[in-house]
Amino acid sequence: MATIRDVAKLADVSVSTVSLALSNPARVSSKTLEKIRQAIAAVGFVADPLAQSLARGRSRMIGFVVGNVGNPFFGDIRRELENYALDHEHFVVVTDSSGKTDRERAMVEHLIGLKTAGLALAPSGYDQGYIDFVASLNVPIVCFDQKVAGIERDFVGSDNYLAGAMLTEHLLQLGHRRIAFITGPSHMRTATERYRGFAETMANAGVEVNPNLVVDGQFTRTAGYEAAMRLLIQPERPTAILGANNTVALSALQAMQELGFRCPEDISLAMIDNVQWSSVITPRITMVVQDTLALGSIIARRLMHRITNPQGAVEPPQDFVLTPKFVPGNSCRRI
Amino acid sequence: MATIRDVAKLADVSVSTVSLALSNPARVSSKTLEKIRQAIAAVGFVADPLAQSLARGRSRMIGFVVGNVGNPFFGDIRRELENYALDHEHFVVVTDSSGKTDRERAMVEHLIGLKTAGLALAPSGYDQGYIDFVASLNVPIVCFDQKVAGIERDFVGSDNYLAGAMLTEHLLQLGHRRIAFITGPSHMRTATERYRGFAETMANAGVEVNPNLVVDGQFTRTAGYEAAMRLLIQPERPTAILGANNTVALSALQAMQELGFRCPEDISLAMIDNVQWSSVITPRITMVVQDTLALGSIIARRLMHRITNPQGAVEPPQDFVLTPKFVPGNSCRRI
DNA sequence: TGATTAAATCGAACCGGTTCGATAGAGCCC
DNA sequence: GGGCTCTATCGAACCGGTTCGATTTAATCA
Repeated sequence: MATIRDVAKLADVSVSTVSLALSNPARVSSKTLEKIRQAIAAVGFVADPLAQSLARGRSRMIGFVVGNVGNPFFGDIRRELENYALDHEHFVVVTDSSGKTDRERAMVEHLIGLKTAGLALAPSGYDQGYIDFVASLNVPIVCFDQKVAGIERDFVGSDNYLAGAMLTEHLLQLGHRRIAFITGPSHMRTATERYRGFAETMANAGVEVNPNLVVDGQFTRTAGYEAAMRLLIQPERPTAILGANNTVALSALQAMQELGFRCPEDISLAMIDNVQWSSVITPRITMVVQDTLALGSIIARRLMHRITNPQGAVEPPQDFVLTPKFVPGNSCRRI
Repeated sequence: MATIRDVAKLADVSVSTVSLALSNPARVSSKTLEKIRQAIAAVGFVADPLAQSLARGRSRMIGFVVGNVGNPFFGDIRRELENYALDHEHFVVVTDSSGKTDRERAMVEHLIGLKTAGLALAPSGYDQGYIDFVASLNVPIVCFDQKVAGIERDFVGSDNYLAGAMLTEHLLQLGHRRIAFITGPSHMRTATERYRGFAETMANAGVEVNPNLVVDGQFTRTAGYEAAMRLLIQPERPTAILGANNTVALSALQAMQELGFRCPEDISLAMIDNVQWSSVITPRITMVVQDTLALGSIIARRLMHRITNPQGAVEPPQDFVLTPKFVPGNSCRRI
């Protein structure tokens, strides 16, 4: 590999001039610039990113930290970020914490060690230690998906209250009253907001919520399945189930199918967030989806803005909340 | 941030001794070691991975390069690799080429620039330029999924011929004769092998393949959908469709559903490779799946072996081919 | 006890860039 | 022509580690 010193020698200038020519060509005379250009081409010089990062104290990498890269929600956002970053000569390092807070922390520390230029973080933690940790990081960070109280960073997400309310209202309009809700972890804002949207919409309609019909699905497959089973074996069975995310809703569908319930004939189902191949799932689930492309785009722009603008670091954090979209299916019937 | 010089000063030893103590404690006297240990704890020293990589010429990162990290097949492999790498103090950098060869190449070049210790690569290219490029990389590489002729590297994959043959035989045994096959790109070994398994099994059974029933789905959703549509509008419609991968098979299911065909009553369907949530897709698709966990485990071990063993680099490349597994569903009926 | 050898530690060079103060020369003004 | 400013270039220090030959110290043996 050719180094900058090889270039300098061949062009008969000093190393620092070559470096300057690369970072700020305007400050080098045109004939020197030309000599350097030719020398670079002749020896096939490419700057070593590691050496640059070490010297600069900043790399051209962006860390992307989520709980599950397989989730198409995160996948869409990742793609947007990658495209935008690549256009701005940055490289996205994708990491997956499997939803575990300690692992996420380890990954973030790794990324910080790599002197990443910035972080796009879907936080999984929520306690004070975690919040302090995120606050201590001296790097541009854009958080998304999960709004964590106490983290003073840019945030990009969707109106989860609205998402829960929309589907609840839909089910109410179809005549449902015994509506079950499968929740997520109580420490996740997305989960509590979606539930609040459900509960308040029910209350506004004057419908009382049977506490037995609110079960905890933890946003996971196993807990969601179990929660759904508990719903289905009740004598006062719900006429509709609202899953607070894609995983618990589809777990409920699986439980229904296994026990022999038909959807929507026996029980209606609605969910928040899409999954891959939802179009071939029978019935097509009625859902509210987030505008992942827009979210990804905002995250990317906001992050690059903070990275590239010198004064970007001191701008106060800002929240971007998008409106989710209703996607009708045929999993909810009128009763 | 504390540096190694801070530690050296506090422990009253030279920088090189601290470095030695860190990399090879046995060669440092126990009392010096203790002094250094205390000094490290006192100043909170953590070695800068960037500086280490620059000095060593090798980092502790492993590059993972696939066409679609959202695909659960790659997701499982990624998880295995990450776990194993983490246990061996390596960090996996995940990149997604979106299936584009030029982008994959850019990502690999980036990773090489990062002086990654090794690469787990699901190659998407096939021409001579690409092969030469991969050959030119002076880093341990384990290729997987796609076996590319000419690339002399470790390879880990499944017996794709068998996968195609198993499902074909199954359909034949159920009485099907007009079996359609949706292929993948002809430059992909997985695609051609799966097709060969289909074609030879048909030939062995003395059943002639109608060329109109072999259509190209490119392993993509749009092409698969289009190919399926062309199958469905034929007067001599197939009684069964075999999709060479999950994407084209599910695209076919979608096409069938949209046109009003029932599966399996009107047309049977079988596919190679699983998808997330296949258990809630109606009907449950009969499929042959790869042992992703075993594949991931082998990839991880083989790669770490080459990375950590000094003589690992010169070992001749080896192929690991696993047997895929038949998973019965109810998408194939006896006729 | 002095010579020999092994173990422990050190110093300096190096990895490949960036950065900034210093210096030399060119151009301008009075 | 002397003083001044600007521009182009350079040298040296630095980022934070690793590596290896050299040197000092301790242990072994005749």
